[in-house]
Amino acid sequence: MTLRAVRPPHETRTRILDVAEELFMHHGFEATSMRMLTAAAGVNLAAVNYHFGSKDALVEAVFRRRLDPMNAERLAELDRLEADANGKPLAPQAIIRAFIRTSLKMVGDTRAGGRTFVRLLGRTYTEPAKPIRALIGQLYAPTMERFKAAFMRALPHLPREELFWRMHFMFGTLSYTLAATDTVQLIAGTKPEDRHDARALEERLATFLTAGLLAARGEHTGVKKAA
Amino acid sequence: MTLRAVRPPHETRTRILDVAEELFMHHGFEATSMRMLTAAAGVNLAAVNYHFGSKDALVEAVFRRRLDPMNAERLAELDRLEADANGKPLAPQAIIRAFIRTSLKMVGDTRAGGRTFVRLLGRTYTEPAKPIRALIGQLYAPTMERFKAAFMRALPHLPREELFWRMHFMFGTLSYTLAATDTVQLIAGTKPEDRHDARALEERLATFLTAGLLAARGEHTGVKKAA
DNA sequence: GAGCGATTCAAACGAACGTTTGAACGATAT
DNA sequence: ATATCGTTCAAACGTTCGTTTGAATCGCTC
Repeated sequence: MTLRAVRPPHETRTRILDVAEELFMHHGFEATSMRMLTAAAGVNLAAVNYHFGSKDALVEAVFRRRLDPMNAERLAELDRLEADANGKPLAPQAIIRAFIRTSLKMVGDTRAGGRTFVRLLGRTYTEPAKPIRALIGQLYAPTMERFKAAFMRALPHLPREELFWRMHFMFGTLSYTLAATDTVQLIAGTKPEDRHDARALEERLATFLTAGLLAARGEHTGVKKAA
Repeated sequence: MTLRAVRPPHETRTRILDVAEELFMHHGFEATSMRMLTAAAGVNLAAVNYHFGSKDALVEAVFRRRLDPMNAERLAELDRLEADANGKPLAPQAIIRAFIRTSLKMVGDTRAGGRTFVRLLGRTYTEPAKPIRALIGQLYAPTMERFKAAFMRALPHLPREELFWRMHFMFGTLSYTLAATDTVQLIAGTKPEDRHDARALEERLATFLTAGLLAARGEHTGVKKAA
């Protein structure tokens, strides 16, 4: 038996994906040129077109590589929760945690590129380019439907339309938190090292989101409290 | 007295700003070329460089035109609330509404370009380009400090670090809601016409954000509720 | 109506973009 | 060793980018 697979079979491919993730995160898709990308990866300029076909196809590959396993993990966790519940509806916060934990786990993971990716992902929900948004929407659709169903079972008395909006808000909070870390620091005060602590961040986010999701309408209206 | 100012003195400037707002929103900054911009505005290709100096300066002008009055309006509303309160701390939701109302008012405003701008603004918080982020941060800083102070007075018992995070979350929810409307529609179900109703959106957001801001730590932990 | 500053215009600038090409290379199987 | 297949390489392709140029045009004052 000769020494096979000592040199990784897809080393160039992988290196391109890693560098693309990093550069897309820091400069965006358009501002990242093939020349700076291939130079940073230490591969030939033509390598991207050879391995992926085009720059757009590379963008898609960058997302698929991580998003497919991420969604699978989320759904697996939801499956586990529902199996344990024996047909009973789940606690809302348990559903929330199942959703956010996968993302937050990657935030703390400074070694692998997961942290870079999840921040890239957070920003991409507001990406202007249509094909990218369509891709993200398509990759997320099945997961979203499952979580929507879980929330509807957990909160049968919340009007559906209100639930959809609150899911929208929750998703927005998560996305922004992922994307904006280390970028805009509009509210000064949060300690940088804190931002990488996935466990603490999950607690903060779960508390905030659960309260928002379960909010009673008209509560704390707070107008005309003065004097 | 001859007829003066019948032809607006800065018509070209204004038309460029309006079209830029629109195109930046739909295609992003990089993907919007000077040629498509000037063609859509019906002005000469060189007009942007003549009136603004460069494309980057145009981007800055687009933000300054609307963001300065927006922040002034927010601060004025906060001033009014604090004057009415006679030195007493404000109700948290009143502060929240003072902040979000200015943005939401523009969402409903389909006639003027305000709606376009506020969506552009929402997306720009996660913009990769450093100079743009720096500009936004700089334009927002004084407003943010004022609102931070108001929240600290309203919630003296909430640890400051927790408050900063919750402000971060609230800001994220608002940004995402502004930006993602009409873009990614991950959670199906929200009626399109509803998304333009500023009044209803303010109610939904204020309810959600207030609950999140006032959430008790460890509430609704929701783990191990099953069986 | 001549003169003038502000604005518009068509044309061109060099640089950078994504992609393609065809030859060279390396390992494997015949 | 020779042929083969997947991969890498330097070079060039045509296009589009943001910006600049210098002449033409406009509205105004003297």
